[in-house]
Amino acid sequence: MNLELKISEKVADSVRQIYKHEIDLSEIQIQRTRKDFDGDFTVVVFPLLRYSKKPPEQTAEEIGNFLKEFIDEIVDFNVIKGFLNLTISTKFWISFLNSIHSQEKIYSFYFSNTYEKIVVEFSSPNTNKPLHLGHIRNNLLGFSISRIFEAAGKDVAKVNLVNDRGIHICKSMLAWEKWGNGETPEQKGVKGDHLVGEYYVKFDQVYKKQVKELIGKGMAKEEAEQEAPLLKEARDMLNRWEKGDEEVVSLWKKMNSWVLQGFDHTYEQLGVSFDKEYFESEVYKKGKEEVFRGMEQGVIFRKSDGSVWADFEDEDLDQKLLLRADGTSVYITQDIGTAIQRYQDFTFDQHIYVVGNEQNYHFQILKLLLEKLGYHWAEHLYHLAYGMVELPEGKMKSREGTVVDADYLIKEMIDTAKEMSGKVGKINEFPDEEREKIYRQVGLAALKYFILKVNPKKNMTFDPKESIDFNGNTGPFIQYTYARINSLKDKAQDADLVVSDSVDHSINLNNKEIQLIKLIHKFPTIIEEAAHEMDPSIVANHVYEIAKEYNQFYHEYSVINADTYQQTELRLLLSVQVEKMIREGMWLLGIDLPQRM
RNA sequence: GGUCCUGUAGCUCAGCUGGAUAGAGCAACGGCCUUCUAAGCCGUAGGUCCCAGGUUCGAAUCCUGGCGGGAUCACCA
Repeated sequence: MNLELKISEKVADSVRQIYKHEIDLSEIQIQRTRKDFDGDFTVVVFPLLRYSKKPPEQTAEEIGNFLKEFIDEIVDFNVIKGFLNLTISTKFWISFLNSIHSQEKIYSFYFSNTYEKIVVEFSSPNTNKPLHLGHIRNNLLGFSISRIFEAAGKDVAKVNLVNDRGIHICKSMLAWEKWGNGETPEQKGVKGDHLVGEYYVKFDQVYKKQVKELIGKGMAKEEAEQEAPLLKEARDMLNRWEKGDEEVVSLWKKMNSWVLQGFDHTYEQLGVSFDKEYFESEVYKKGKEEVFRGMEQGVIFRKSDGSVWADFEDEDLDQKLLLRADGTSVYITQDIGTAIQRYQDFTFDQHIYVVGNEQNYHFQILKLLLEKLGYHWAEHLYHLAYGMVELPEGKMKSREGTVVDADYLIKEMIDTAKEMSGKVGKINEFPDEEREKIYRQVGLAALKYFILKVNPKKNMTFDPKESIDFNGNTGPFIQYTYARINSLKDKAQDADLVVSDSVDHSINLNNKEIQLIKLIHKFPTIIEEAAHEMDPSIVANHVYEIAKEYNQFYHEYSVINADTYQQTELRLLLSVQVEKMIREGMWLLGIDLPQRM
């Protein structure tokens, strides 16, 4: 079924038969022939010279003859230095097209369900401020990688862990209580997350002022930061919260619900969703219990001031705080609890955390800590660390307000799509409802593709003013290609042409056609690789490649009025398969496609 | 300072487990709308793949050492 594998095996056979040597498949290199040479696949024979003990050209020639004799699909070969270029029969390519045509999905041809359970945690917002550009990268990545796993036959659960408790939450609560005069999102006409975010900023402003005053009175900076009255109040609030103080809890409930409502709206805009939501407020106690259990086991210890620590000096790492001296829990404490809860809920084979790379150390520790506590499955935790999104001026700082707000950015993208579309002028006559939908789809495609086409582990810079394009290697370009094929299908229908179930094998293919078929043929391998590397950019770049190739093809050859009827049939079938690949690829990226644009 | 990530065209990025002459888009310049959607297509120009060693038939890719950028090492999350 997989032609490359078949060739590899036959190369191994040839070495065995001609040179009398056993050889491992991993020693054989098959790659796609470069565009400027004749052929479809290339066997690199240099590594085989030690078996043949002959010059590269002669070795390639001998293996080439062997392959041509024993593999029906190979019709010809040529040798350039140590490169054996194989030409595959058009019959093979056309039957490949015919066979995927009957498949609902191209990749289902390739993968079978492994029933491997994978939990993907992403988003993980804090309920003290709205989502920003960094979260967008997180959400898009998490959502896309979940779909890629799904396509590769895994059983995926998408989960969100809402950081709804902790000192940072108390900060915005306290500020609202002090200076909010009871205002609500409805009253003010703003989204709940934005309202709460304003008070988080307010807290920080007043806090900084207080610290400054204390320093002015001669206090050291570190001490001032700890002694500022506002922070003390926030700490007190956290303590009361953990003790279940009714007043604090009801304020917390009220403000949390505002924020969560705001988040739901943003998620809907982004088109991401979850199978299950976890709230830290519901699992942090479990983490605390684990810490106490670890103390009994002697893997965790308490210092004289009452704070609780784990020691990783044997692993060349530091000691890590697990509970503060006042008994309240910190970030990692809650993560212990959630991990255990997750395993109870899903018995996963693998658990992926989509979290920024600034937390590498945290996840390293978390894994070690769970192992110390005796959880064998800790080795299946994987931190998918992505790079920061930076602005031209540098890093985004939420407390300083230098962030690109998610809702604002989304709106901006849709508006720009509208403006661009107006200039192009093709859809001005469409019904309002459809137009608005297209603006949304195009604007979001531009944003999503822009972010997903970059390798996740790399930092990326984002210039809000000019970063996102609608031309070239972009989401809208791929959408455009898709819309073109769609209208082509309509035109074909008008001309009473139907997509044939089985195109004649004897027809000749031109280079562009073969290129396109090869790109489709490679698609499942691309998904496999993307799943393995956990990298949607591999999919994005491949989909772009086929869209680009198709546009060139489209420009050069007519589909409906091809020279012969068989050519028309073939090109129509090919177009429909390209369309299918674009649809599947964009689905993997979480990008919608308009029928026309 | 320790650990991790990263360095490819003016800018944003590809480049598969080492393979043939280094690839796109944007920006610049020049063409192409009476022909299936010009959000397109064609062309020109643009490179010390950070530097130096090493491994070998072959290195942007692997190893070592530098240099530059980022992250992290908190009783923040």
